[in-house]
Amino acid sequence: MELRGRGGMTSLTGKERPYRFEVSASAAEVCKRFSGLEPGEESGASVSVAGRIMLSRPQGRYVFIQLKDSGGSIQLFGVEGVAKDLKELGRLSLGDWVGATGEVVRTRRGELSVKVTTWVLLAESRHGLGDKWKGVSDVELRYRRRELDLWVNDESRARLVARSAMISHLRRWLEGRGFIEVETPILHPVAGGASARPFVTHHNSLDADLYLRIAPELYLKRLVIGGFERVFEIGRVFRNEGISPRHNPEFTMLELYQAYADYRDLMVLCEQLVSDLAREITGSTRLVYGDRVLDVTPPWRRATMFELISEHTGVDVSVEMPLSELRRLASGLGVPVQDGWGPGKAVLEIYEKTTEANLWDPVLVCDYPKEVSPLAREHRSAAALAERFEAVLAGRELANAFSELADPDEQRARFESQMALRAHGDEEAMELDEDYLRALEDGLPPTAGMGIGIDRLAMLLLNAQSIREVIAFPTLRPAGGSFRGPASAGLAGVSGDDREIFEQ
RNA sequence: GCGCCUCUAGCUCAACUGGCAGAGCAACGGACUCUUAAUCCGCAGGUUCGGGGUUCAAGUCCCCGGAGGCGCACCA
Repeated sequence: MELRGRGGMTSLTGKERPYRFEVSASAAEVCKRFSGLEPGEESGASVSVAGRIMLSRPQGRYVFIQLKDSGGSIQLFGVEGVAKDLKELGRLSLGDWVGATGEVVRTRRGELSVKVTTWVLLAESRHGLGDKWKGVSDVELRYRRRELDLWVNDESRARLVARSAMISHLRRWLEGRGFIEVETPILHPVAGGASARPFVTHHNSLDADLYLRIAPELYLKRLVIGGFERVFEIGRVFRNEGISPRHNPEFTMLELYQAYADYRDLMVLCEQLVSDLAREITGSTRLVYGDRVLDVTPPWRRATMFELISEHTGVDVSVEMPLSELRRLASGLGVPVQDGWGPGKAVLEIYEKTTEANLWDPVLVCDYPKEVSPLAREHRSAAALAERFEAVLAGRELANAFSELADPDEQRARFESQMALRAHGDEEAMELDEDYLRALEDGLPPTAGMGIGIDRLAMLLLNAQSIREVIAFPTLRPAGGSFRGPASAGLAGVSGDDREIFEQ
């Protein structure tokens, strides 16, 4: 991108870049503390503020600058004879960072201001901030140069601030209920805990391929086996799949595990967690999402997958049906059933294609087929089902939870049938994890676990239609020229240890 | 991965059925003693996403490629 010429403009070139600036008050604090000041009145109090210049109006012997910091805006008021280097102050550019000290006054026209005595240029903006009225609205520019977007579009900044508050509350909420936060590996020798295709990476010294985790699930349950009765992790997981307004290849997942509990306990926990966060972040449990209202006030409806399919299609299905019968019903509903699918997968497919997207109000969809739930415990009253539920809000899955399968022999058998699916070309089927089986042999108490997509939750609470709006730097295709991958960085032909020389 | 749509100055956008690529803001030079998207005068700014084709003539029509948005598929 072309650099903006600075011409005769006040510049840092040839000057010493400041190492620090002592800020005595934020813009918001100044506004609050001096709100009672009358037009033309001078407070007698001196403050130092700092921020970015959003607007500048040099006018003869006066200079008016709108300075924005992380929480608000304040005007700098430069007056000839009072402000140091007034001419230079007026030549600062939109986007420059400046620190200024002076008396808090309200101008005759009523604008609360810092009447500058001294000031210092903290950093200069070589590219500017876009259109001063319309800012930057090009979606691609907003994501590729998010730092610019954050200055120019207040909603973008507000969303990320709210996301941070949401996660902060979430931590406190869980900690208040006896959960402790843990961190488990992101580099996995076996990508387990979910059905998804992983990213592959390589460790040079070990000369081993490793996977970026698709879920922290198995390690978290090993911590339960290790005696951590209530654990959670909030962390990034990676799935090598398509990108859409609801999918980012790396996303943030909450997983929690509670010993001595079953999936019914988590139903209560889930609806309380989401409704409490909604109240905390938006002030209400009646969310506005798009042009509709989503009422997350507990209790949420509980219904089995089979009841919901029946409601939405008028067709009664069951996992006990012969596969041929299920195929016939599925094709009647326009749902193709692939070879190699069992009845459970067929039922799940019918549910997902005909029913899930039509569920608006929160529903806890209960009792998934065991066949498609390889880590969930068999239902206590139906052998073909698992004690599993998903929380569906606004037609999308928000949470997935189950009573955990603790029997190592049963788990081995489930892994083996997954491996059989893999052998038949299902790349998302799970791999057998011997370390996990070995851990189960040391004894997992009755435990229930749940995963919640944090980005999806943020979308619901912050009324975002695209997942990218709640992620600071969403994954984009590398733009020509500005991206340097390993191959183009000149390291492609450099092997093993030699590479360290270049990367240090 | 497939389908539809979009891409013009730093930013936001114009340019009729193909007929000299423009404006506002930003930037640059200047004026201005309380501004609020200040105002005024002046100046400059382009590989119209890239490549090829049709045509006397292409921002505009056709083909190939790139990036983005939306939908589908996959998933959370």
